Amino acid sequence: MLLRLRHSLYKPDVDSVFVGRLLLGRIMSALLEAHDKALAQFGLTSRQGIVLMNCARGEANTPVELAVFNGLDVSSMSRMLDRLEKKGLLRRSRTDKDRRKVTVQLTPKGRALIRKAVPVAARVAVHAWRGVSERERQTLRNIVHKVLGNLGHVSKS
Amino acid sequence: MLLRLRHSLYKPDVDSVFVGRLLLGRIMSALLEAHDKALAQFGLTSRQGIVLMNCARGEANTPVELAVFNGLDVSSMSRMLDRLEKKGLLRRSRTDKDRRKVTVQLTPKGRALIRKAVPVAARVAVHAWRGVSERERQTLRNIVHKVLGNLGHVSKS
DNA sequence: TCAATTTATTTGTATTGACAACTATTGTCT
DNA sequence: AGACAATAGTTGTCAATACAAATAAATTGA
Repeated sequence: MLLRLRHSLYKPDVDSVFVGRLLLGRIMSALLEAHDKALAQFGLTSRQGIVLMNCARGEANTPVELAVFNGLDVSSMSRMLDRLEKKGLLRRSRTDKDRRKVTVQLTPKGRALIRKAVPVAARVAVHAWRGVSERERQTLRNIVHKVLGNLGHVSKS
Repeated sequence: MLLRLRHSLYKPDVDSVFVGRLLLGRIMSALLEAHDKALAQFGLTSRQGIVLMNCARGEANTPVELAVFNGLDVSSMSRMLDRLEKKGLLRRSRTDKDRRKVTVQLTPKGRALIRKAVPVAARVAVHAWRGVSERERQTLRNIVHKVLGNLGHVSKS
């Protein structure tokens, strides 16, 4: 038990779910912090790195696709793209087929940067998850699947 | 596998750790969103509710203690207390023994609000984690412990 | 055809968070 | 006592996020 709660106004099982969220918050911010520190040498945050990587890999190339891929609101992604475009790492352009859509493309500068940044981030990630067995990772995926299901979030496959 | 990555510039095991962070981000924001929606009727966000609950339970009663308890920077907690104080839910006062310290105390209004809000939040939390077995929860705690350890974060017991 | 709806994106506003710099107070060491 | 370090807290600045409202373009249906 990572946290001991002293005065329990509520039942232990209720405490345990609150602790669950605390645990998730801790691990999330620890992972983000580690990646942020590693990518600072490139002038990137970890979230910016992920978006650039999505573009480089062709996983998504419009604001909506990028937002869905990362589970964010489109407006948040729009601001993220503002920041990355301002740094000269990507370009937005209206598509001709459907003039509602915006196509996001890395600039040469963005491509060069992400080629250097991804291996660094990958090393951090591998190190962070070292010692976590495949069985444990599968359990984590199952937990996430169940909780998202309970909250009405459909998770793709 | 919740996400299928198409063009893999990197090895599968590296992908899996990136996906791990995506999963954690999804479940975190889903939990926060559910609690935010449930507490909106009280004019509270889920994070504000947690801080009020910490105070009500006596788990922490200075900015530093509250920040440590929630794994946040003290400056973030200071702003959080600004917002809660502005709403009239708590009061800050310098302590006499050590005039560097600030004591945080709920107002009657804050106490009344949190008494109504906590059962609602607890129901949401129990619902969110329904179907996750004690064994799975223990595995989650183990994973968090390992990852925090890998990243050099000492976790209390 | 054309009005209503849906889709894609941006912008306004607010919350949350980190880091750095600052003030104020307390503790330590010589 | 006095200098220096450690502790507690706030404030400035910026990134990241959500929600609501607005705009513009495409689709649908009568």
